[in-house]
Formats: sequence, C-alpha cells, structure tokens
Amino acid sequence: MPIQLFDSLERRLKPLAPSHPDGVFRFYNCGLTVYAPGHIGNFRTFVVNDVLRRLLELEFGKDKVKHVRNLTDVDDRTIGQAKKENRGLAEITQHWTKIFHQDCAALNLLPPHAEPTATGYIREQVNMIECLMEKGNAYRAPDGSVYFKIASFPGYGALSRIQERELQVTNAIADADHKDSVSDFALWKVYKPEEDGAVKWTGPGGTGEGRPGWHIECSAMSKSILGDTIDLHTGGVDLLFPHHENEIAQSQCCNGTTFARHWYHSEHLLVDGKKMSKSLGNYYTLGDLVAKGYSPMAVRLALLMGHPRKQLNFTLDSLHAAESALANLRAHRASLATAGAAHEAFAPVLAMLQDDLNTPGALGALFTIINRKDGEPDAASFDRVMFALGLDLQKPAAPAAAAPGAITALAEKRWAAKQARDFAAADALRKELTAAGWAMLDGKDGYRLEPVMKK
RNA sequence: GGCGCGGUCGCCAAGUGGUUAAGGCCGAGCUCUGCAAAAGCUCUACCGCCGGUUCGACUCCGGCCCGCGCCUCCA
Repeated sequence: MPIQLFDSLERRLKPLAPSHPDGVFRFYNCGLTVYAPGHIGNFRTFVVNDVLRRLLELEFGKDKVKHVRNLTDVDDRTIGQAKKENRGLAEITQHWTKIFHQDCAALNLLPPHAEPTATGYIREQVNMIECLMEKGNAYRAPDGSVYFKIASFPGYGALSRIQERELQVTNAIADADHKDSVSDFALWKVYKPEEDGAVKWTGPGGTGEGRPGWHIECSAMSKSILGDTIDLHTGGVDLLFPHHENEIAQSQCCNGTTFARHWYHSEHLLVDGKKMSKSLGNYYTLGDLVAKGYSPMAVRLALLMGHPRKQLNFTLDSLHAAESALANLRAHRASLATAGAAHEAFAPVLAMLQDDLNTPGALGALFTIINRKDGEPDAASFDRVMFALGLDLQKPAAPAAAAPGAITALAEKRWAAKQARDFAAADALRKELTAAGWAMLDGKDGYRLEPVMKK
C-alpha cells in the first residue's frame, strides 16, 4: 500500500512516489533557525517529519530516500542574537546547532542526508537572484536591496490562497517605500552597518554588499542538492505563508518548472491550550522537560499522540501518560521472543501511518494488538513498527532522581525493620517516606526509591 | 476584516451514515503480595447547541456559541 499524504496545495490526499528516473525520493524539510534552543513545537514538526522519513525508507528502500533539512544561520534573529551577546554570528549559530543536534539525537531523529546552511550557499542564492532579475521577476530598489515582484508571477497565492488585497495592511508598511508593492518580498537585503555588523557578502551583479533574504535560501539549497523539481516539501503550518508561497514563486520563475510535487504542513503544538510563549510560562525546550525528570523518548511519544495535521494540546499530564505508555511498550518488548514469527502481526499499525501519517491511530492500533493476547508474538513486526515510530526502547527511562540523605536513611531503616519482620515499624516508615514525597518499591533483594511524580 | 483548523469519556486522543464510538493516562473494584509496587481481571462517553437531509447522523448540509492558528522573515 502506498503512503498517502495530504497535499496542502491540492488539498487532498495523494500517494507519495519518486518522480526522478533514479527512483530516489527527494524530500526537503524546512529546519530550524539556530539562534536559541529549539522548543518542543519545533520538535513536533521534526519528529513528524522523522516518522515520514522512516516510512519512506520502509516503502522505497533505505538508499532510495534523500532527505534534506536546512539550518537558517543568517537572518534578523541570528544576527540580533549575536549582536546582543557581542559575539560573532558563526559562533552563535554553531553553538545552537550543536545543541540542536544533541536534542535531535536524544529524540532519536535520523540525521538528514544533507543539512545545508544558508551561509554555506550564498553563491547559489546570489545566482538565483541574478536569474530572477534577468527574467524580470526581481528588481533593485532605490536603497540597493532586491525584491521579488509578485505581480510578475500569476501563480502567486495558490498555496495559501491569499490575495494581495486580503493582507492585513497594518504591519506590512515597514519598508514599503522601497518596494513597488507592499507585498513584494526581499531577495537580497542591502548591508546596514549599524544592524549587520560584520555580516555581509557580495551581492548580485549591480547591487551592493548585503545578505540574502530569508526565503531564497530554501529555493537555492533545494535546487542545488535535490534538483529543480522535488517530490515533497514540508514544514510547519506557519511557513505556508509567506515562506513557502515565496519559495514557489522564486523557484518556479527561475527554473521554469514545478518546484515541489507535494506540500505537507504539520500543525502547531499548543501548550495548555495556547501557543507557547515565555510570558505565559508554557514555553518548553527539550532540556526543560528533561530537567523536570521526563525522558526524551516520552517527549517523542507525547508529540506523536496527536494527529500531525491537527493542533496538539501538549500538557505535562500527556507527557506523564507517554512515560507510562512507554514503560508498557518496554515491558511488552521484553516479553517477546527475540525471533518472532514473521506474520506481520503489527501490520495494521503501519497501515495507519501510511494513511496520512495517522500517528494516534497507529498508537491505538499498536496497543489494541498488544492487549489482544491471542495470536503469535511477532518480535520482528513489533520492531519494525518501533522503527517507523522512531521509539527506541533501549534508551533509558527518565533517570531516577537521587534521593536525599535523609530519605535514604529512612529507607535503610525501613528495610532493616522489614528484614526483621517488624511490619508495624516498616509500615510507619513507609508512611513517613510517602509523606516526604518518595515511594519505596520493594524488590526481592533490595529496594528502589522513586519520587512521587507530581502533576 | 481575509484565510484555515477544531469542539468525542476526569485528562490526552482516533474513528464510522446503520452490529458493542479505538487507544493511552488517571481513577475505582477484585486477584496476587506481610504492606506498597509490579502483574492479571473487570468497570467508566450516546460524540458543543439548534435546525435540515435521510428509513437511520456523532459522522452530510445550514445557522449559532466557544476555542485555536496564519495574514511578510514564528515549526
């Protein structure tokens, strides 16, 4: 069964298939701007794309998928952050790239086959801008910046179905005086010493120094690494407009052919019913959650508990639920013989994923099959499903927090009382521990202490 | 104002024009266990409101209420 995925442009489910003769599926996923740690909303998108990547590998073969995910390392925010910290741009972006890679590894994201950066493709971006200027799709404004002329591309707005006149005019006025139309967007931004510091490159012919606008990087990197036409382009819904709309305009005007055959956008993550914001106190990075005692694998599972094309309300409760569910999966895996019969016991789970990436449906099917205790255990099929979901059951659960000395002492005392069969004393001590927020779990030859997880 | 999405069990969340509306978490009862935990068994919804279409709608259509997102550099 082919993978069916919703196409944001045509607004319907379409099967996914490679279009190039080499049979390699070309997949571009808009990545992170590296000026701060990624938040879990960013990671929702990347986890969803990772499941997609894994499904594509299962469908077409490991070497028949080319996955590109870029890093935006020059824009207003990265430059702003560097300036704020009085450090070099590269220093800032390399630091956050390193953190991003650590987070990705913790979440078990397969590394993309290429991870281009905007600064690594300046030449390609400049070439593309020159191409657009030559073709009459871009113009140099009086201030030296270069803008894309939206009026020159009749197809503009097809993806977002937004008309120029529908745009709320309030905040589009910023540098309108330089543009032919308020809706035109920057391809090349002229150098401004007071803002840009040392950040500048030689611009397209006939213009001065400066830096690329945001949108052109994806068009240029996609073209350079994957070719003029790619099979799938993805990102969060917020990129649909203007970013992806602008990419289509740039790429199709320059290349004269279809840019992406399929567009896919994952919805936003909400936290406690609202978009994350630091002022609401509902803004989480992976590090924040790990510090609270949750495991990255549980975060991954929690991010998969909602349909990717629906807003997902993330709460600490849901994360707690994921942690428990993960423990059940580990227990189930341990109960399976290593070499299971190959009868595809878990095939319905993959079928759910292949049907528009229905991750919650897949998880439902997974647990339904686990709960139904008839049928032969099938470790191979189970493992294939875990691979598709990217759930690494080998990764440790959240590390138990170390108990304070006073707690340890109480526990020792209780263990001794228990060994002496003084159950009254033992029970009293258990109560004390519970009151202090610690659960004492007795084993055959010893005990474990666990903090009682508070909601 | 424009565009789009959603309101299903305490929480999270699938799903279908018509047998018992998945699943996870939490909770409750029972079994087991000195106690607790783990494990096992069992239990918990008529699908925002009002109309319409239909033999039949939670599922289709219309209206309303509520929530959320995007509208030039936010995944």
